[in-house]
Amino acid sequence: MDFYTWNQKFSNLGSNRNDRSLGNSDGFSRDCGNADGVFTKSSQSLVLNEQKGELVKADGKVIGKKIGLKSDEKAMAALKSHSDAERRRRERINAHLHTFRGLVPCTDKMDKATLLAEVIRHVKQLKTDAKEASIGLLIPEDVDELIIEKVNGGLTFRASICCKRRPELLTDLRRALDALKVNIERAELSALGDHMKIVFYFTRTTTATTDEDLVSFVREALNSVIEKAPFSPEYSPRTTLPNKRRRYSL
DNA sequence: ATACGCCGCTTGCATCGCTG
DNA sequence: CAGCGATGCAAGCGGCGTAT
Repeated sequence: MDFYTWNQKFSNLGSNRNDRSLGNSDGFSRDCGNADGVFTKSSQSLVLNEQKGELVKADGKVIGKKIGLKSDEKAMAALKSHSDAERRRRERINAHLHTFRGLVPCTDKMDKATLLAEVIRHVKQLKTDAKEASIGLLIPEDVDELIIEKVNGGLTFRASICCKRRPELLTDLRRALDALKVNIERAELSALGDHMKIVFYFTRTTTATTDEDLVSFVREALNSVIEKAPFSPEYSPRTTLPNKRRRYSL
């Protein structure tokens, strides 16, 4: 196939692009192509070796898999498909960026990088505001937390746990506390998103240990519950992250 | 006029997920 | 398990607008 044929096909394929890309709407840069079947983009030259039926770089390196002469149209269809897919991907990204502009004030004229920085700043501010507003309320935080303190003039202890929710968490807590022989007087529980906050008040059932020892025992027991590997596969952390992100289709 | 930054486009490569 | 199409990501390029 000569350059003209190749170029004509790309001219047809490129008809749906916006005005800004008209400069190279043939699918190649202006300096590309010659009658010998050499297609160049200023960064590299592609050569169709008709004897071998391979698309190779000008320096002889084979590009990808062997391309059969009869599958030229197939290869171009793949390129077109890929090009369209990339366009749709850019449109998705831009649509979400547009949504960001609607969510964060004064971002109409911002470039994309600045917009993203502004969104980050805005989200951080919202989190700070939410945290301040939730003081005194039982709202789970994003981070794991375990606080044990004396209240009620030292007669009662207050334990506050915040961690990722999992089905067996409450059962594990119950078992851990039963083993410690403490008397639970009151418990409060809340969940937000995938986090859970549990606050309970307990008193000692024996005077055999000091307050410090009791707090230490309770802390150790609760820590073991929080750090326990989840049983359910649904809640299992991934030990190895894939190099590539998982695909999500809407 | 020139430099520079932003943006969209194309394309190579890696990876995923399906199929025979 | 190999082959293949679809997809994600990044690099490189050229066009355009703006500052100097």
